[in-house]
Amino acid sequence: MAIIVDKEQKRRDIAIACKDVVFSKGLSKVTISELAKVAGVGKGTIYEYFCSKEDIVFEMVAVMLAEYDIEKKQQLENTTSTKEKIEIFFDFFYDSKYIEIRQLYKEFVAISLTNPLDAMTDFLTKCKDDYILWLEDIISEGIKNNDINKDVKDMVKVLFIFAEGLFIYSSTTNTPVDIKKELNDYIGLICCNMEIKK
Amino acid sequence: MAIIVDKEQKRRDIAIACKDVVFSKGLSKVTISELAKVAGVGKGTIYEYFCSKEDIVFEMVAVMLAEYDIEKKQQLENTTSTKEKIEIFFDFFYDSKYIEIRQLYKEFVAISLTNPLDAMTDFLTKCKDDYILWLEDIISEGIKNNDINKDVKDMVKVLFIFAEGLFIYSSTTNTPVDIKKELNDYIGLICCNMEIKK
Amino acid sequence: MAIIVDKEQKRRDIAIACKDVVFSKGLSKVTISELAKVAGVGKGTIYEYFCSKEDIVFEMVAVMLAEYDIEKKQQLENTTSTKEKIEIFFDFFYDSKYIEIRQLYKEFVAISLTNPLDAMTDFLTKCKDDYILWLEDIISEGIKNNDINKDVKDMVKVLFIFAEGLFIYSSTTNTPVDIKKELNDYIGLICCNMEIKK
Amino acid sequence: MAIIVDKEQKRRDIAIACKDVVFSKGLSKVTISELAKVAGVGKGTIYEYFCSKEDIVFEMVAVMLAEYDIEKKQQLENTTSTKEKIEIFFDFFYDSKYIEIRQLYKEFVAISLTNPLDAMTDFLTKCKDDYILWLEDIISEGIKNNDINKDVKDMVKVLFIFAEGLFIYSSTTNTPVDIKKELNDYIGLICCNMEIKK
DNA sequence: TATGAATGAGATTTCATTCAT
DNA sequence: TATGAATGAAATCTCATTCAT
Repeated sequence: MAIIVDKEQKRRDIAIACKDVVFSKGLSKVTISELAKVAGVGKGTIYEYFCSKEDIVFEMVAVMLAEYDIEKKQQLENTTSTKEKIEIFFDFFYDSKYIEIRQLYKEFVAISLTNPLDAMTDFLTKCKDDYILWLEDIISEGIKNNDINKDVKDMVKVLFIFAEGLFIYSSTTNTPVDIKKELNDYIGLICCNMEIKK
Repeated sequence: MAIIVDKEQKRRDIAIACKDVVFSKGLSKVTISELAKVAGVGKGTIYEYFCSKEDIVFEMVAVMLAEYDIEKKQQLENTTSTKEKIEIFFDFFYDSKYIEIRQLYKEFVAISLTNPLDAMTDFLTKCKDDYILWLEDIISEGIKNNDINKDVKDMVKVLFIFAEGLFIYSSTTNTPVDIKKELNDYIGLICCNMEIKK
Repeated sequence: MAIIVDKEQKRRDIAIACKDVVFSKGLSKVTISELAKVAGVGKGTIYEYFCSKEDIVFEMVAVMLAEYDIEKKQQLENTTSTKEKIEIFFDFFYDSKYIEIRQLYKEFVAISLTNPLDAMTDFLTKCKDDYILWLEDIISEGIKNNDINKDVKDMVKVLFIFAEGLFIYSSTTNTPVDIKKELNDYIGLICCNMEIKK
Repeated sequence: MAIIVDKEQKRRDIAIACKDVVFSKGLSKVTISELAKVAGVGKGTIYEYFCSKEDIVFEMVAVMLAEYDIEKKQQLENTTSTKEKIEIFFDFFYDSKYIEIRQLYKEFVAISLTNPLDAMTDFLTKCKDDYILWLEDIISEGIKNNDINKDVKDMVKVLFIFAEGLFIYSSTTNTPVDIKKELNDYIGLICCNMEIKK
């Protein structure tokens, strides 16, 4: 009988295998042949599971964000302080342990800006909407716990977008940016205005 | 008799000639052959003036931002209201008259994120630093005129980065974003907090 | 209980199932996947019964020629006129009812000219030798019945080869060839020279 | 200024350079990369001048037949005997010096039978029509010189087609065929019937 | 024995970049 | 300086054939 293959899983496996080389060389310096080799599959197999090189980045980002999400959820569950939760939430943009995913995310944003697949834009939209919901939960809870003034609720999306702006800004200029500090200042400022309880 | 060619000018001319097709099709869908044709020069000539396809985008953005700067400076000179000045400053990110340059700017950001030339990053850094200085001038003057509370000074860069974040966010998701409204709300919020004088 | 499969029969069945699509699209435009589908078997199964795509054409031609042979033998048995027999013999090359087999035969000849399997060449040789024997029988009988002058015996192979030449010629040029007429003229000419009795 | 290239000539040059390897390995065993290498050009260049591997064979055959034609014309001019002329005319099909071109011609016929380009069929048609005209000239002259009975005129095409039939027959069967002898016998027979003068 | 996923060779295409003129 | 033919690397695509199950 024929081999039954979990197409979704195999797509994931290939993407995971490709991560390192894309991270270290950059997408445009990596060839499909190379990706096939590091994934231990044939070139034809790559095109069975991906429609283009960009599609591989898509899957890589999807896989890594899924992992990231699980990690974040656990961290957030083990944290009670609203401020800490917010910091955990935003460490994607500066923590050194996420260098790889940030690198891939940059490739992903570049593709999204110029040659997006519909599925990519849909995915990215959903991710960001979800993250904003997360952040709203954190803030809501903070408000419920009287850590944060209820006026802040409207600032959630703004906060998220600012974080991403910081990331892009620091990634496209020579200007040195300490994203963590900037974010903390920003949050602090807002929190101050918003009367976070000491 | 040898024709004397102003290299800088010709580089500009070619870039300007290429603008429309890059705008309408996107850089990756346009070939050098096509660019050479619309610029009315040979393919080889392109490489006399540009080191790569990306370099053409660089020049295009440089030319358009230079024009944009002149336009903005005039507009700002003809405006006294601090709030209006801020709005004029940020209309790059939403005014329909700047659709083209925003489109090109997206290409430029995509290149900057993945395969930047040093000259591009330097240029982009300088541009943004300049714009932030502009904005600081606007804010400073607003403070001097007692339109704005002096605490806001530290918020200048933050404002700029938020604006860019909004732009990237709206460019990479399906989420409809009314950038103008968002910016105005944000500015309003800050101004409110910052006690902009009515 | 294990299913007992007659390998020879299954090979034939698959080939027969593939006939139509090869006829209508041409071998090189048909994929093994497609052949497997129309034959209602898996791609791997094809290779249980055939050593290559070409081998399928081989079987198809073998099956069709076997059917053709039976048909011809019956027709020849029901005919007494030598001239008619000769016409029946050659109608392979022009009768519209044999369009399909001629189409396949072209594929077969193309393979034989460039990448023949030994078995194919052996088969083709045997077929042609047999056909020439048939024709010799027809002619011999014609001679015995005093329909044909005995000198013609040496012309048998020539006649056959001329017929095939006509077929290839008409298949590879735009020149319109009425094969039936040409053959009849030729036979007539020879018969005339050869004093076919009226 | 740009290099001016004689496209027709370059197409010819590439085809000529590819001749040997196609002859020795057979078309299907040769890759485009290999052909590019032996022609000393890039793969991209191949596709500048040819639409497919088959198209290269087309040009190769065209070039070789052009050369062959010149050679034949010279030989025929230097010959007065009608019989010799006929022999010269047909030596394409058996003379050992034409092994290569016959090999290529086989590839060409195989393509013509299954996947012809219109240009190929047109070319082949024109070639054969021309050859038949040549042969008619030879025969006509033979008739004028009273070497050949005037009735033979109608046999010209038949003669040509028989020759090609012989070639295909001998190329697709194991049956050993001495094409030269067969042709001579055939011509002799016809000449005998046609009262070639001794 | 039957299968279709996997393979990988190779055709085809694309095109940024180079370079001879 | 200007040019476009040539290049060749790599993407994309196709698919006959293999092979693990």
